Order: sequence, then structure tokens, then C-alpha cells
Amino acid sequence: MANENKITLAGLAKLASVSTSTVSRALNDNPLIKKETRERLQALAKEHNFSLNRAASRLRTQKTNVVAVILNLTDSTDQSISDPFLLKVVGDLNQELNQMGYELLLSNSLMATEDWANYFISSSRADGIIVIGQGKSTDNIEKVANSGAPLVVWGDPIGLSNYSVVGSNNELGGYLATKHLIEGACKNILFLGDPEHAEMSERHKGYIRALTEFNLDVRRNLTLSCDITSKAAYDKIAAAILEKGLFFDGVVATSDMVALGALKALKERYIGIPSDVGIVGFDDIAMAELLHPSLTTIKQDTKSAAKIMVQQLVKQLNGQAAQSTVIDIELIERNSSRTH
Amino acid sequence: MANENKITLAGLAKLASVSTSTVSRALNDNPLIKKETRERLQALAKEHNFSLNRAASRLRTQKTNVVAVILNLTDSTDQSISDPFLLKVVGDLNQELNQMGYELLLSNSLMATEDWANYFISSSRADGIIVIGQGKSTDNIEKVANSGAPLVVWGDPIGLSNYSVVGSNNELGGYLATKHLIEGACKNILFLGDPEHAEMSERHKGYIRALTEFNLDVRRNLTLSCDITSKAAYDKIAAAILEKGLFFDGVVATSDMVALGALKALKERYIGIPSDVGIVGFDDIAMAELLHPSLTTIKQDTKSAAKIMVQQLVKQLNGQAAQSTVIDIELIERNSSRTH
DNA sequence: TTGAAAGCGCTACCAA
DNA sequence: TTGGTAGCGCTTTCAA
Repeated sequence: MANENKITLAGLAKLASVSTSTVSRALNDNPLIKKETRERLQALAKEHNFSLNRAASRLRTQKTNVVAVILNLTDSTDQSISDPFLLKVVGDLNQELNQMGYELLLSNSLMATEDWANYFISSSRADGIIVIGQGKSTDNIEKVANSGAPLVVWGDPIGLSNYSVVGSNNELGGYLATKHLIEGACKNILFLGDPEHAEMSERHKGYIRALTEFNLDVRRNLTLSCDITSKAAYDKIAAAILEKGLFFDGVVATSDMVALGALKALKERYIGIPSDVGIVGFDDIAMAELLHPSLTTIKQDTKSAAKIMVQQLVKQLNGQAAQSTVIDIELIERNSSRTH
Repeated sequence: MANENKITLAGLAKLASVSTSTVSRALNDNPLIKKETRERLQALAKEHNFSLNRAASRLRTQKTNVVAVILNLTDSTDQSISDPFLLKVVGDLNQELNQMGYELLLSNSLMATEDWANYFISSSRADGIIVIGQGKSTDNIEKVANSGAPLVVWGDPIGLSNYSVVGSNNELGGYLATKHLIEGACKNILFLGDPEHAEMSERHKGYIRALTEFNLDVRRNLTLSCDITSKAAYDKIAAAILEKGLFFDGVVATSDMVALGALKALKERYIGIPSDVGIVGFDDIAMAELLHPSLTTIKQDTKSAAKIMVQQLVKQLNGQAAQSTVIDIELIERNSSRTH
């Protein structure tokens, strides 16, 4: 079925009685080659099922047309690997990279080496790196940045960094979520999430800003630190209620998955949503509108984010400087919170 | 910050006053080289931040150590791209591939070319291909199989195929889901899903088998054909009820996301779950146990599946034949169905 | 508009 | 246990 020996560019050249230069140019659509010749050779290549050997052309051109995408996981729990939001970002990046002629090499921070620039760039595995999530420590990311490798990070674009960060306006998101609950007459609003995380800490700042602005007592700290998984949120809420009763009437969750965990813990205790407790999530994953009650949340526009991340990376691949970019967020009002 | 010119293996050899052969062997941990020499050279490489150029070694060895993973999407809706189950499979494959020394090149079926073997294998982009999902047509997959390229497919392992398929026992899953509802006293059980899909059609067979076995009337066909997305399921259920009222008391959903859409449509109409209608999903995505009520479902063991898929692929990469494998499934009883 | 030829950086055969 | 060296398949400079 398969042809005997894989044909090479040289073989194709012989078949067509032209030089390898000509075939190479023709297959790369180089306008130097007469259009007829180009088309003839392209047809011949297709006929013989020939594809350029990328290993060879990468070696020769010193360019891979591959981008490494690193899921920067905080811990190794299954849950965080499969957060639909992160995976959605990967999917959108894949689309966008393909469109720009790049392939996506998927990786995660649990890999053996910590020297990402060396592993991916020096070794010619990829031309650039996109890191999804700043995690709790940005050491590895900074190492890449210092190496000068093309790099874009999905994270918090507000804080200072010497590399290009694309991310939502997390502070504003936290603020809007909290304000929305306050305007729905919530008085004791819980912040549920991990303030050590760069992005989450910004959301927390927004939460504090809203409380302050509306003269709610900030000192009674209703911040419940918890990992960014549904399970952790579920456990935290359950434990908190067991210990202190229902001491809150609103929850600002740091992600939709966290909100989901909280929602379950509350519903199991027959606490009315939103009548007793209003909840706002963050991300707007597909599931948010399908929950019952549907989840009010802060939507992150992953499509635009992916487009901009790729743009910023391509800029660097072309030797230009890249900036950090703030992506607009939007409050999506649904049924898990009272309207005002 | 970065060293002037990127150092090569030859440069390193000169520095160490040994031959390039020795350095190459040392860095590849070849036991031919004396242990001391090996360690000395590895240390030197680390010190100079040297990584082997993969483009070069791939060209030389004709091996990439890369596996292309193709998400075989049925349509281009955002929803199906972001089905948490598919993405979970990708995540598990990534872990497993890394462990075996392979990298994961992520792709999807929306790419320009349809000749996957040519694009990935002939071009030396990857050594093998894993396709996630058989979709409605297996034409592209069969083309790869016929080319002789190493290939493993996540799909329905029961039906005949001339390539290695790894997948759950879908027929049994459909059967168990249906039986469970029947034993919970459901009399009119809806099958919600797309029977054109290879995997879904097996689940449908299991559904029919259970109905038959328990003497329920199979002729009154309660199969509601619907795309594998929450949105589609939601719309279908809503439309069906509008037209015919609540003519069913059980739903076998073809995936958890489909179950989620059905759940929402029912709850919005104040239909009790499981008192009025019992629901069983398929997949056991993370969210299933966090829904309210938590979702009874057929668990697919993606961890084992990923391990076996990689094993079967590696077999082929080593020139051995690979088989299809059936992964065990398990009914996870939760609160969306009545217990018996 | 096309061709000749050098060489990208590595590996593995053969020799020592 | 180590070294010399050919060559993987392509691109691109220089020449025609």
C-alpha cells in the first residue's frame, strides 16, 4: 500500500528533471519560480505523497514554527489539571496558533526540567513559549524571561513584570462581583480563593475595594483561603458552616469551579440560592449557565485573549518588543445572585 | 545576559578536548562512555546551558519522539471543543506520553489538511498519531491506518476496524445505565444522544438490550437524537416537553454534558430529579458529583485508557502489532437516579 | 528564472 | 573506552 522508500526532495527533483533548489522554492511557494513550474512541482509532490521533512528544514532554517504551551499547574491534583477554564484557553490558543502557521506543543509544569527556555528553545523544540497561569511562584517564568526567549504569559497583567503578560482585569472583576452582591443587599460577603496566587490576589483587592467603597466593615475579614478546586471549596464551606453557622450571605468565588463547590455545599444544607446566599463565580465556563441556579459570573474572554497572546508572541518572534495587555471582563448576571 | 553565540555539541567537545562522538554519547547517557567522562561532560553541558539540538538529532535519527494528538471534533461549535471529558483525555495522555519520553503535539480535525499521516508522519513532525474520538466519519482515520503509520484511536473498540482502538465498553455502559433506571422503577426511558456516532450507537444498543431484557416496549421509540452538547440537549428536552408533555420518567444521556443540559431543562420546569425523572450520564467528569443533585453516571477510566493508548502506540513504534482494548466502565450511583 | 554546492548540528558506523 | 567521518534532507547564497 505504502510506497517502497520514502521519497525525498532530491528524488522529486530528479523525477522532474530540475534542481533541488527549484523544488524547494516551488514547494515553499517562492515567487522566484515561474508559476507554471511551481504548480507542476506541487502537483508532482501531491501525486507522490511527498511532504517536506520538517526536521531537515528546521535544522537548516533554525526555526521550528512550533510554540510550547505550558500549563503552569499549582499542584498536581487531577482537579486543577482538568479545570475547564484552563483547557478552554489551550483550545483557543490551538486555533489561533494554527491560524498563524504555528503548531502547539503541549506541556505542563510537572515536567522534569525547570529550565524551560533551555528545554524548549535552545534545543530547537519550539520558537517561543506561552505559559498559562502564573501560579504561586513566578521563578520559572522569570528564568525564561531573563534568557531572552520569546514568551507570553496568561496571568495578571497589572502587576509589574519584565515579560509580556496577557490577562483579565482581575481587580475590576473582583470589584464588580462584590459590588453586584452588595447591590443585591448582601451584607456579609465571603471571598473564597487563594490570595497567594497573583491573579487571585488582584481579585481579592477588588473585593476589598468594593467593601470599602460601600462602607462595609473590612476588618471582619471574611476571606476564606482555599485551593482553586471545587473539592477544596466544598470542604472549606462545609467546615466553615459547621464551625460558625451561616455567617455570610454572599460568596465571591475565585473561579467557577470554586463557585460550583460552594454551591453544592450550600444546597446540601438547604440554604437558598440566591435567597439566603448569593454567589458570583469567575471565568464563565460553558457550564456556568447550565447550573441550577445558573451562575452569575465574571466572564473572561478567552478567544480575544488567545488572539492577543499569539500576536504578542509573534511580535517577539519577529524581534519586536511586546507589551502586557489587559483583557476586558464582563459581569454576566444569572440566577445565583439577586438582582437589584 | 545570554551567552554570546549558542554553543554546539562540537564546541563543547573542543572545550572538553574530546571528540564529538564522545560528547554525543555522554549526553545521551550511553554506557559505552566511562561513567566519569559521562558525568564530567554532562556537568559541562549544564554549566554552559547546552541542550542538544533536536532538529539535528531528529534529522539524523529519523525519530522525533513526538506524538500528534488529534481532537477529532464532530463540528466546530465551541461547546464540543471544550467538552471537559475530551480535554481530560488530552491531559491524561500528556502525562502518560511525557512519562514515556514523548512530547505531545496538539491538533484538531479542523486543520487544513485531511491527510494526517502525510502531514504528521511523512514530514517528520511526529512518530505516531493518537486520534481522540471517531466522530461520525472514520474516513480520515482509515486513511492514516492504510498508510501504515503508528496509530491509536480513542473510540469504540467493539466494532471492526483495521487499526487499534481503545475505548470503553459502551454497549455495557448503555445497558447498565438503562438497567439501573429500570430497577429504580422507571418505565419510560429516553435515550438522549447521537446514534450516528460510533461510540454513542453502541451505548444505544445497550439501552435497547436492557429495555428488551426487562420487557419494556422497545417499539415506542424514546430515542431523542441530539448533538453531544449541553445546549443541544437542553433545547431538545425543552422542545419535547413543550410538544408532548412529560412523557418519560428516565433519561439515559450519552455524556455528562448532555445530562447537564437535560437536567437544567427539567429543573426549570420544576420537574423533580429523581422523583419525577431519573437521569444517568456518561463519563463521570469532575463536575458530575458536584451537581445538585449529583449525577449518577457511567465512569470512563481515562487514566487507564491513556496509559493503554500510549502503550499500544509505543508497541507500534517498536514495530510490533497493536490490539484494540476495552476499558472497564463502572456505574457510579449518585442522587440523580432512584436507588433500588 | 534556474542550478551548484555548502552546511545546519547531530549520530553511528567503523576503526583504534 | 574513545575518535574520525560520512551523511540525514533541506535551504540559500552565489553564479549563470
